[in-house]
Amino acid sequence: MKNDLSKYKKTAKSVRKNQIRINNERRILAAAVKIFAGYGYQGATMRKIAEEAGLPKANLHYYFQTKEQLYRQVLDGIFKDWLAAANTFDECEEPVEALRGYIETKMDLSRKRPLESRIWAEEILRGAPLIQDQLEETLAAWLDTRVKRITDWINTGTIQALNPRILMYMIWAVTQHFADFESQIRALNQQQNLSDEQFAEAITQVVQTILKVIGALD
Amino acid sequence: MKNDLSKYKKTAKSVRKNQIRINNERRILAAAVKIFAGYGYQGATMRKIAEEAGLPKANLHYYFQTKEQLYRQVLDGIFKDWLAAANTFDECEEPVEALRGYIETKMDLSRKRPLESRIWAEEILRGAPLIQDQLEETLAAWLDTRVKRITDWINTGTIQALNPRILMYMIWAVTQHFADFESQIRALNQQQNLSDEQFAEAITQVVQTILKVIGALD
DNA sequence: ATTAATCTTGACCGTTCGGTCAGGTTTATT
DNA sequence: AATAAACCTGACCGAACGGTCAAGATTAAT
Repeated sequence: MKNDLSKYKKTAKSVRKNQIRINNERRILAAAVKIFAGYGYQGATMRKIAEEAGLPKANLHYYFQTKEQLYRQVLDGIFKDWLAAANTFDECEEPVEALRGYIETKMDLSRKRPLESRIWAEEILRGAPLIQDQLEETLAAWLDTRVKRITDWINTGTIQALNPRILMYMIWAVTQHFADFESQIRALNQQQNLSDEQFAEAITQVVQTILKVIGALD
Repeated sequence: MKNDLSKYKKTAKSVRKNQIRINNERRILAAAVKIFAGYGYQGATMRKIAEEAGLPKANLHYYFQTKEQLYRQVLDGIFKDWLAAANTFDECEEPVEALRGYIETKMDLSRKRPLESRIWAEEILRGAPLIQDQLEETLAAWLDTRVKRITDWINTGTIQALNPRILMYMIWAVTQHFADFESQIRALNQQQNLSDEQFAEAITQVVQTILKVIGALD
């Protein structure tokens, strides 16, 4: 029942990678996320990542040839998550529910996976040297499509007129702020991270703010 | 006419530092801002800063003993700018003009001094290792005072009820986004930085958004 | 004019970095 | 059981890092 490719020696590995490889790559990637988020690309060292993963440094280079390649794979994973979250924007026809759903998803992501958000932020901060192509192609295309949807809403009078791009920038800025500036928010909150209740209140207020500016709550 | 301190040998230098020192410190600090913003703390090297300043590396260590001390002085300068801008919040009694003025000042700062904003952002991203004390003391005190003002506005019915802290977080997030994520915005704007007109539109829309959520435009 | 203070700089140092590699071990295939 | 493929890792390498220093040049004070 195996497919024709079975005549090739490496098929079993290509289709279903060796479990050892799967496990170790996952361990290394998880450790890399922690270290890259905590120290930045330059501040992160292969030695620290190896320690976090519980593996000798040379072993990292067996699975990922260079530090940059490891970093690229981390970024790829983050970009996929980003796009997956982004698609919640399309799940609803109505602007109110589309925006509410998108904002809630982005806020959830900031709450549950702040490390990834911080790696992304640092990459952009440094001028996006490695992901500029993805920004200019995939992300720009995604944004264009959503800008068209918002423009339609404006033209049909469903929401108030405003610049759709700036609207999206504001949503990104605010939602990601809760991950990227977590240490500042903590310092301003009696050295405590936001509680679940405080974070829920933040979600509500961000949603309210965006819904008000599109004139949906008048 | 010189004051009594003239009897001390070093007075002239203490009061009015040697012009050579003033000039070189300024040159080095300006170069440091560029390099720290472009590469991050770890990615910045004393050699790069020296090249940017047009001085030999050893000369940097004559004026600033260590890389960390140089970085600290850069951060201090940024914090002072930040506080100066922050005080525009108090220039108006009315919430509408106070918030509008504050947002416009912060947006201006993002437009004219994006490098400083990015250095600040990276420091927070890394967990604010060097400025945590300032955040917990100076910044927290500043925020507490403004939260009280906003709370008064709410209690007197001047503005709608909302969480004042989250309001400030949103303002910081959005205004600083235009500096910190400049490279992302450029990639989404046909590889062009926002024009003056586009940036002016952004200011207007951000102001509108905040004024709407406090119920000032109903 | 002399002295003291400040400033300048090439050469150098110990450490740590990303990355390599040979040779051994384990796992999969036949 | 034998062979091959995949995996593991201590030891090592050249480069680049932050920082030092001695000795000379310039500027300021008397």
